Amino acid sequence: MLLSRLARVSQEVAAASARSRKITLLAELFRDTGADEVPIVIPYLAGRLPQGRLGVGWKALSRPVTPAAEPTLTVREVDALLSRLGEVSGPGSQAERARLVGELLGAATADEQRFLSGLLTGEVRQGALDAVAVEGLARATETPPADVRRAVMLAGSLQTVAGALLADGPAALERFRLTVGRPVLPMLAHSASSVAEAVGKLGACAVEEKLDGIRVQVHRDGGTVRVHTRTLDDITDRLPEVTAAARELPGERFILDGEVISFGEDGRPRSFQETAGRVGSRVDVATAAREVPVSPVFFDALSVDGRDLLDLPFAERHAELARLVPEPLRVRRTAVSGPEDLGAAEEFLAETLERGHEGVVVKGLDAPYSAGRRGASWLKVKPVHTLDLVVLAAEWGHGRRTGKLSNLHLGARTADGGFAMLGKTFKGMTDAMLAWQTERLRELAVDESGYVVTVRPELVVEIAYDGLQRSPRYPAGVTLRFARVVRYREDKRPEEADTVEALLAAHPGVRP
DNA sequence: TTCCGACAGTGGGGTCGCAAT
DNA sequence: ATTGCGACCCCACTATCGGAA
Repeated sequence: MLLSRLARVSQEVAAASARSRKITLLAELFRDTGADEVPIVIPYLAGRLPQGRLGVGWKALSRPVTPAAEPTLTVREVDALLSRLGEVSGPGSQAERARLVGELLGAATADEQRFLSGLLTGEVRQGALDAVAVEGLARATETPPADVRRAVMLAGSLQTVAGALLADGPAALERFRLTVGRPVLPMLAHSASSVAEAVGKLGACAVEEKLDGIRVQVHRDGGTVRVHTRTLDDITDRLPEVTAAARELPGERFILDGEVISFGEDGRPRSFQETAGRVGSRVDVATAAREVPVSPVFFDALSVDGRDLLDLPFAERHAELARLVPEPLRVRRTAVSGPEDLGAAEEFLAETLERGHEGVVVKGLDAPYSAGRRGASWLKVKPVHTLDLVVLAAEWGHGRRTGKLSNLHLGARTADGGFAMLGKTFKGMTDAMLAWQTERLRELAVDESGYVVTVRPELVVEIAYDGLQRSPRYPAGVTLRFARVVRYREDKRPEEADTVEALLAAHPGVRP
């Protein structure tokens, strides 16, 4: 198949607004795809590369290359070249990668270049990624979409399922069962604004502490232990403590879901930055493990001794977990019978925060494990802080925000009467707010020459955030975690905005 | 007919590791 | 030694479509 056909379909998919139309377009293309091209074409149209990431980003693609006049590239040729590109390493590798990228783009037409750039930078923007491609695949192979979806969750990969399905038909899905040693996409949580809201929705539930660390899925098959992240990357080698803990459990074959976190000598959790830095260290793991030891803390069991537990109610899965894992290695939790028992849930949240954790996750007791989905039966509740800050500048948006000032630079007042930038945010704005702020900020602009528009510091905005963290980048030495806009405060003058001093006082645990 | 679940999009900060400077 | 870049960790929120209620 020619790459030009893929690029054209991708453009048509982007132009279609109805999801059903997107699915039809994808299904038509998948029907015309040869069995050996399937593992390439399907991920490409789901916005991903079969090779994973390649070390080629926005920068490497920014140099313009004269496009080819006629489309000649086949998808197999593109795949072969990208595979070679992914294997380049060592000194001189950046130049060699740039050369290969140039070779690829030079053989592509302008339309193909656009498609390839989007693919390599992970910005396909056709309004159809994995989930829509799964629907298209299901239609092309006349397989129930739910069956395909489930197989993808269990395989942890779209292209594996696509290859099997197009080669052997719907019967091939039988092969994708929960298997110890093969990671499955983890279940995710929705947010709730309060424990009352969460308990109101779920009724009888468990309230569990939410640890601010790294999500892990731990597989043990006899003497072999593997540890995977939320995106199913294998991080076993970086976490010897987790491997050791899994080997000591009284079971030979299991899959557990949990969090890895580092506790200080006082028993309190270290900051997310410290835990993440430790888990990110790959070169000298022994030293990193001595300085910042981590512990696994489990909250779910997906498989125990060959039994697939995914479809069991959470209450039963947790009973299995409790049989296998001793209490210190499980997250703290409390059982709540329903809204009439709200006091117990709120007390548990307060205690959890007191112990230095992030918040709680409220979980319905009868829900199955919805692998790969953001199940409505897990609701996280975290405290939210707010500040009144001043807009110092704004950046022009991309994609559907093109032509709108989107990303705000936020400042707090300093002792000398100026403002210190605390970070940026593009979150929380409605389309109406985007339109309004574009107009208002242009009135306040002092420099509109670049992609950052600097403004007079006069507009006050209420910002919600999850906490303060140390920053090497911003002048106050701290930055806001997950800042988002709540509303504009035109009733407030910049002199009434919050100060850096007050912010630091509100977060005594964080120092610049 | 209205409501709501699932998805895609729009980017945020930090840290690590590698290659280039 | 320092800097720039890419990969992954963590993530909030809105708009939209289409099936459920």
